[in-house]
Amino acid sequence: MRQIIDERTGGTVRPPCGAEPHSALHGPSHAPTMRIAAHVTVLHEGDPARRIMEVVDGAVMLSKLLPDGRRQVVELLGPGDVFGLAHADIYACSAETLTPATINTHDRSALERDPVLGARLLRRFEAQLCVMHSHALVLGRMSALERVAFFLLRLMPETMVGGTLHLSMTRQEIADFLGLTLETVSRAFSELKRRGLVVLQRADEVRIQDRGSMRRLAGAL
Amino acid sequence: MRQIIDERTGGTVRPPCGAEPHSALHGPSHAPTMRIAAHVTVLHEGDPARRIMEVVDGAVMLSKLLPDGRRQVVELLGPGDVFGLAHADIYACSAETLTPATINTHDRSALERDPVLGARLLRRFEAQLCVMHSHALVLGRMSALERVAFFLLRLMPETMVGGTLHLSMTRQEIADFLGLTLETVSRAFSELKRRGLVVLQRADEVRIQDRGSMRRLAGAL
DNA sequence: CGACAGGTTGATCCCGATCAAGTTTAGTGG
DNA sequence: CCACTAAACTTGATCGGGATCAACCTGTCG
Repeated sequence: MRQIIDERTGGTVRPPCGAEPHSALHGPSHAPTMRIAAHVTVLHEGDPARRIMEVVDGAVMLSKLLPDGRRQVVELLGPGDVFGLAHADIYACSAETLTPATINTHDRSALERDPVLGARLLRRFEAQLCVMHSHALVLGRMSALERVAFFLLRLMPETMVGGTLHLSMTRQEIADFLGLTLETVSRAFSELKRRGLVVLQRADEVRIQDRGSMRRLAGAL
Repeated sequence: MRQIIDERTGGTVRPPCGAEPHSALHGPSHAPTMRIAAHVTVLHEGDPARRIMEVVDGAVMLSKLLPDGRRQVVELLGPGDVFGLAHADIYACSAETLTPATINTHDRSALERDPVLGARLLRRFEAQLCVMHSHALVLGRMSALERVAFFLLRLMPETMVGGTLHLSMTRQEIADFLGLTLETVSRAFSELKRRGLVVLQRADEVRIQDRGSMRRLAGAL
C-alpha cells in the first residue's frame, strides 16, 4: 500500500513514496505515463510544483489540511481531469489515488510550448471550475442529507440507471469531501435507505432506487 | 441602478438589463469592452452561454441559487479574473458587479482561434481553481469566526498594511459567500472588534489591527 | 479464532440558524 | 435644515442540526 507499482518509461519499479513527502515523482521530465496503486499519495500540498498531471484512468482525491489537522477533500477526479495546480510554484493540494490509476504527467514548462495540451487543459479547467462552483453551493448551503444525495447523484452518471455504484471512499473520506463528520454521513445513508431512496448492498455498494426523490433532495442536480 | 451605463464600442448606451433575464449582453461579437455600473447583474445562471468575460477593473460576484432560493456566492472576482463559464452551453453562475466595473468580453469561439487569449485564460483558470480549493476548505471545515477572518485577510493584500479596507458587500452578501447567515457575520465582526483584531470605522470600513492573530485564526492564509 | 479497521447507532452538547427587537445610516421631500 | 422612511446593521433569546462522545456491530484477514 502507498507505493507506486510501475512506471511505463522503461518499466522500472520506483521505490515506495507514500511516507516520504519529498520523494514523489521526481523522475525524468519525459516520463509521461504512470501506473499507480490505490491509496497512494501522489502529490503533497506544499511541495515544489514541477509537474502537472492528468488522470487517464481511475479515481484521484485532492485534499487540503488546516494546521490543526482538519481536512477538506476539495475535488474528486476521474479520467480526463487535471491536477497538480500551484500557487507560487507550490502544490496547493495533496493528491491521493482512490483506486488503481493511470496518470499522465507533463513538465509545467510544457504548458507554454504545447498549444494542444494547453487547449485541452483549458477546457478541462473550465469544467473543473464549474464543478467547484457547484461544490461551493453544496458546502455552503445544503443540509447533511442533501449533501449525501448530491454526492451519490454526482457519482452515478445518468447512463448507468439500474447499476450498483461502488464507493471507493470510506465514510471519513466522504465526510471530509462533504464538510461533515463520518457519523453524520453514516446517518444520512441510513436515512436515505429508510426512506427507500437507495439500497445499500454493502456499506460501499449503493443502488439508487428513487432517482426523482434524490434529485429533489439534491436541488435538481 | 442595475443598468449598463456605457459600452465603448461606438459609445452607445445600452438599455437597462438588470430585470430582464435574457436581454443581457447580446451585442455584436466585436464589442470587447464595457463600462458597467455597480449592482448590475451581467449574466444570469441558466442563460445560453455565448461569451466569456474578463474583469479589467472593479469587482464582480458570481453566485448560484438553489430552487428554494438559498444562495451561495461562489467566487469574488477582481481585475484579471475570468467569468462566464459554462456547462453544456449554459452559464453556471449569475454574475453581478459589486462596484462600477470595466469588463472585457470575448466570443466563446475566439477561445479556439486565439492562442494568446487561451494561454492567458489557462493561467487565470489555474489561479481561480486554486482559490476555489481554498474556499472549499473554508466552507467545509472552518468556524464562523475563522471564515470571517479568512475573508478579511483575502480582501486585504499584504501590501496595504495600515490601510482601511472598504467592503463593497452587505452582510448578507458576505454571509452568502461564507456559507453563514447575516447575523452570524455581524456577530463575528463584533467579536473580532471586541478582541482588538480589527477596527470598524463604519460597518463597511475595516482596518486590520492585529494581522498575526488574524492569520492564526484563518489557519495561516 | 482473535484482532482491527470501518461502520452503525445512541445520548448529549454546542455553534450557528432562526426569530425578534432595536439602532444606525442613507436617501427623500417638505 | 429637519422629519420621515427604508435599508442595512447590531444585539438578544431561543431552537435545532450536526458535532462529539461512547458503545457496539460487521466484515476481513492473519
